[in-house]
Amino acid sequence: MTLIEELKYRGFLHQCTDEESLNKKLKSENITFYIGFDCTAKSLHIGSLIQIMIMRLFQKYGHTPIILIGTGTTRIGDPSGKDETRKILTDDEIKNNAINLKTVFDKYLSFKNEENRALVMDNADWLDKLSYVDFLRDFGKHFTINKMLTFDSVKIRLEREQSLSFVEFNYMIFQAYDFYELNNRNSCTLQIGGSDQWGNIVNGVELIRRVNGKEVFGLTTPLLTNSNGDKMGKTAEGAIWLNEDLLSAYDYWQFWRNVDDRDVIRFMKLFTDLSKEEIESHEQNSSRNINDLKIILANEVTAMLHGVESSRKAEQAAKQIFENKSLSEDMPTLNLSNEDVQNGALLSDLIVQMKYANSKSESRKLIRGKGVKLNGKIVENELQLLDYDQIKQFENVISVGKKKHFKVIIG
RNA sequence: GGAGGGGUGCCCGAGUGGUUAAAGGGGACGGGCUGUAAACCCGUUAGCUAUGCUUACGUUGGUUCGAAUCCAACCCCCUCCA
Repeated sequence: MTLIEELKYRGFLHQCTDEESLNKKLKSENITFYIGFDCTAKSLHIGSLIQIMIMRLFQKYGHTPIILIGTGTTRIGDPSGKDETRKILTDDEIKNNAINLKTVFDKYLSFKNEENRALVMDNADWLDKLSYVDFLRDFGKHFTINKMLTFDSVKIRLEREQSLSFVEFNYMIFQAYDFYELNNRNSCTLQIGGSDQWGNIVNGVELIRRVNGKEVFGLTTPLLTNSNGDKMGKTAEGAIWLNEDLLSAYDYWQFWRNVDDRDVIRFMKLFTDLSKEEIESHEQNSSRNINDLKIILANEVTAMLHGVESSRKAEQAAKQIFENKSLSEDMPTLNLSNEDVQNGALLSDLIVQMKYANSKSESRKLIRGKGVKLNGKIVENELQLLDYDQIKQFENVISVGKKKHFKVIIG
């Protein structure tokens, strides 16, 4: 299989500026390509996983990935796919986010010594230095307002009569300029992004053609949605984060274990290293073994991010909890100090501490709605107290709903 | 700069002086059914030291026994005109 064929098979390909030429190029030489990541959150979530996986695939075929951290562009805010002005983050927030973001990539990409090791760059390195007048003279002339108004990201905002500030309007110019810089610095000839980035990417391709007279390529991946058509990555507890301090391996595993039936094969293609043959054989058994396939999916995806050991533990924990209906060593744990519980602890408080409810009112409402169990028994009293001895002597398991369980220990 | 329209809970959206913590829908969560799925049915959906209290309809003041609703100023958004 060629890279392009594999991309197609796995469902990574949405649009490409010139598929045929790119295909030829990819077959004959190793290229350098980039994907930009803005630092709008303290971690990447699975909304970005598709981008990470496509980088991984390109690298596997010998091409060199550049991870472009957008601390420069984040200061502006991308209007694409947004229907309102993004709130402006402080420079400190952006810096911190950038640091957190970077930690995830070495789980997926190789940074070792080989020829095509992944590079990390930051567009603040050139954007911060730009002089406004020079920039307008040299690059502004290549962008016409007429054209910019036709891009979806702009059009949608205008059609909906939502304001689009000049700052955001400039975002696409900077993104185009990023590509230009990377083309000069690293001979980067391909930019990849989500489908909402199409307009921005095309702009970069055109800028390089005009200024450098070179042909470069753009490629987009589909927007990741589940079978209900919802954007993926968000749940009530928040996004499905990739950083472990924000989402445990167990919860990450659970997310994949719980995907919609219709998504299992599609996600296997996108998010695992399983070969075409393996996936096809699973596909044939899917009607009978759909739950087993979900477990395979969860194992593969979790192992890649958190390691085989964590993934295995998550699977074991799930088995204990859901199949044997018993405790597991590896279920999430709430550690309390002696002082915390001298006078006992309210169940509703513990649920909040575990972040399985956002407020005490919420956890009390959950109890009222018979959604909370203590050691397998429905809790009737919303003011239920765990007294000191009980916490000290047993491992108490609190269940919120059917899927969220944790144990309470002093430690 | 002028004229008009608007800003309601996570989102959309009703509400023009009192039983309005605010209709309805969406989403989310909990329960039921199941397979830790989908669909469907039921419930919940501001906070708290909780049968009560506090905060809440752009912001700040005012009128009133009582305001999301009336008045004033301010901020923001949209449309048309200049």
